[in-house]
Amino acid sequence: MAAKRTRETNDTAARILDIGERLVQVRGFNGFSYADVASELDMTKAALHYHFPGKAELGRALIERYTLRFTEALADIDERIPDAPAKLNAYAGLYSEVLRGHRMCLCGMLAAEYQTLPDPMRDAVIAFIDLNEAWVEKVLSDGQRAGTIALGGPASDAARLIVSGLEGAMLVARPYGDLARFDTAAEGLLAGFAARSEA
Amino acid sequence: MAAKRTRETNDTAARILDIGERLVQVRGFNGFSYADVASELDMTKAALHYHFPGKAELGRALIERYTLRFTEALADIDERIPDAPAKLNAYAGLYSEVLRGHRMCLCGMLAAEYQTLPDPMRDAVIAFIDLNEAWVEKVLSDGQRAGTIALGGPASDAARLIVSGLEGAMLVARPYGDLARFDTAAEGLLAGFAARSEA
DNA sequence: GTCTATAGGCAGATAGAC
DNA sequence: GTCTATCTGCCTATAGAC
Repeated sequence: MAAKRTRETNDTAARILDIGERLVQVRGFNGFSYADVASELDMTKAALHYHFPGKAELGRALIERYTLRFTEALADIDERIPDAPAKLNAYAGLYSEVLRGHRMCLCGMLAAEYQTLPDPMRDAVIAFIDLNEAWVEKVLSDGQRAGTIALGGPASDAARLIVSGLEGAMLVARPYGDLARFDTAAEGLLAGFAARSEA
Repeated sequence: MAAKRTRETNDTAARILDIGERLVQVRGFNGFSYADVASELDMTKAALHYHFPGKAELGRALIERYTLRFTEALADIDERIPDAPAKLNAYAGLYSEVLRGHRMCLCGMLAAEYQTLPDPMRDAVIAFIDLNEAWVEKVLSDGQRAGTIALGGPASDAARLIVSGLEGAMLVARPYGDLARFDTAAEGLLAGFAARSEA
């Protein structure tokens, strides 16, 4: 069953999602078509419709898989790293990796296109942001208790500032094709929450 | 001539730009069409092509007018407000006003769609961001000399953090339709640069 | 599961009358 | 300046054969 699951994961549906994900992150949901995906897979558009009946369903599946993968990455950080400031650095590192692939955060891109998205996709975008803010908020609260994080207000406000700040740093860095732009902004953003003993 | 200019300003080309601007800020450059603009003006698509030969030219004109208006707003802030922290608050207020109209910053939206834009539009987007960063950097430098701004690094890095932070705060606040989300994030972002005597 | 074929619509754009 | 008419091409999507 584990083997079966692995095989399925590498199957057509997953390959469609891989390509669709990249296209949305690079060109936006309104900037790619079934034809783009099909040509990369050397398949016809009709075959895609067998796996995902319409673009809206493909879009929703894209966000759900992305959210799942992000959730796993956050759990991995929680496992490996005890220190709150280091957790935040690792969190920013997730964004930096995405940018290294010349991609925008999937849900940051979709946030821009929000008004044109079908409802199921809208809900999934909101869920992704909520998830991120909740995780960062917990890291900040824990860090505050441990004395490694210093906050001047509610942890929820700080979490929102961090999430939106990282999204904005990606948004602006990408046109310049300049990774250092993102890294410097992320550093400056997170520095504001380090207790004095931290670097 | 002043009268003539005023009349021209309210003429068809300007009305096309008004509608196009709103459509790009709400739906994105890839999320609207000539047909959308034409129907709002009760005109035909063909008439639009008389004023702007193609969508790329319309897009470029959109950014250039937006940049010009922003430049004037920055000059106005410089005239009215001497204090650096107050200037930054007024700057954030410009973004807040845009968001109040349920719009994204024009160039923030276009930054997301950057990879799909024609070259002339790309250049204009970069010019807009450069302009903003340069203005904020000067405000920060002046404030630092006056003792009202405290920086832990280069003013240029801080300026980039502020511009991208405000863009990100807009990007994330819009799906929630929550103005307070933006205002709180902007406040938190700018608080990091106030000298201790400031609120 | 993937194909061919095609429907039906909308995109950006042009020609030419008025 | 604005219109009607039209072109070409791409879009999402479906039917039905294999």
